Amino acid sequence: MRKFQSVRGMRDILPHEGEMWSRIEDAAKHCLCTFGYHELRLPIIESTALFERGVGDGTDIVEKEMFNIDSRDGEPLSLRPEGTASCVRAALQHGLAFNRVARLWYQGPMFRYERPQKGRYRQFEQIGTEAFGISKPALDAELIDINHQLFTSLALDGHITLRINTIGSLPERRAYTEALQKHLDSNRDTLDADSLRRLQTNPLRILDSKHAETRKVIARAPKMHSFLSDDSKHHFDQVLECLQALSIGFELDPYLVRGLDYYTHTVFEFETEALGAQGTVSAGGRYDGLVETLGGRPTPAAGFAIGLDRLVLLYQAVHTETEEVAACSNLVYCVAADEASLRHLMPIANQLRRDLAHTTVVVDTLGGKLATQMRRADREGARWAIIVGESERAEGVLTLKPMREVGEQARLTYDALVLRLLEDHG
RNA sequence: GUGGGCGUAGCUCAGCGGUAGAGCAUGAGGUUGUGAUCCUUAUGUUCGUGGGUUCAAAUCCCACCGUUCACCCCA
Repeated sequence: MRKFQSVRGMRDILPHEGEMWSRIEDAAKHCLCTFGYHELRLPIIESTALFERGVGDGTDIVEKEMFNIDSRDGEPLSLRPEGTASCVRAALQHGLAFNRVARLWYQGPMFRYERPQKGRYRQFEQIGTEAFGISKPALDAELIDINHQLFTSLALDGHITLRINTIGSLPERRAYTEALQKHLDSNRDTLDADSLRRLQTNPLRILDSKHAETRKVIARAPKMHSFLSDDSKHHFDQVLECLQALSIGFELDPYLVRGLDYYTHTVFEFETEALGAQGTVSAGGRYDGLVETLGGRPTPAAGFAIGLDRLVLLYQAVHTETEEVAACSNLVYCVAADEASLRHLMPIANQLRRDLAHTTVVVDTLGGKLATQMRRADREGARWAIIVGESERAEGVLTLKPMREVGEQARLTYDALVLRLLEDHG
């Protein structure tokens, strides 16, 4: 008999982690909502051409990391490797950003065929945000601010640093790329193999190479700054001024570039040391040319994506052994001494669930000796046990026993029991 | 795609040439309707898969698969 297991790079989120995911997702949704962003739900499958055009067909993501699928009718389809292209497509298709501002967010799984490692899975979850129709630098700052607020609300701000850079407008970036390519090419004998390869495919990416020899060549390379127009410089300066006004610390990194083709002007990355090699928790920037590239009218746009898997990983790393059993603190475990009492108890449990909003009511459906059921109540982390047997039924009461604190058990009417529990945990 | 580490009970691991162990977890007991401790006892391992060497392999060799970390890539 074959034993099945999850496909390489795909993983299960188990119950104890699931609760943490929910908490973090809720925090993120709340944060986005308070900034006036609206939720969008996007399909996981899109036309392959959308990503070739949007992300760029020279990028590693499109070139060798896409999950392509057979569509039966011949159109090449892909599991989305990122969300921005889809979001722009949807905005165009439904006129969401036509002559107006749109602030949007979405969440969901993305797929990239990479070698899995810590913080990098073939299916991973992102929360992405895209804002259309605002060319002002204040928007760039707002996007960063959203991240900052979220990380602060999760008490992670001390563990994440913001790196920021500008890569100028599309023509400026092209001019710079050319100059950089020239410089690197004349030093090609000192470059490492990977950088040599990227010299053709994506020269900008060489800027953040970790290779020591390559770094020396880069140090002598022309700087992006000298290729920027006054407008571009001004835009970036204003972004930074906004950040200062918001008291958001940042680190200027002239070598910060993004791997996707569509970025222009401001690019930023929130990074942590706590996750090893995959330390980027959130990243984004401006992409003023993308809407046009995908067939829309010229529309300024900017956004970012948070890697939820990494955010959860970081949260676990930082908030170790904290609120352990907190989730179960309002658990009431119902125990019946015999079958008839069990049938008597089940509708009462339902009534409790209606009357006590913040309480979890579990009925022991396994039965058995009372001692056994009480042991299960304890192991489930119950705060209270409710016990019903023949005598309780006869008297029309329920026995309520505290499991976590000292105190006597009491035989109470339903109403008295509800009052007692309300007073304890609402 | 490249390199290193690791794969033995549900979990954490020991064993490293003579046909499998511990701790935790789980089940049942320790009399009559009450948990955590304690005691007794039970369940559970085709030692990742497939080859090879050997009288004999969880133990040595090879391949594959998985996993993990790093390169790379990026959220």
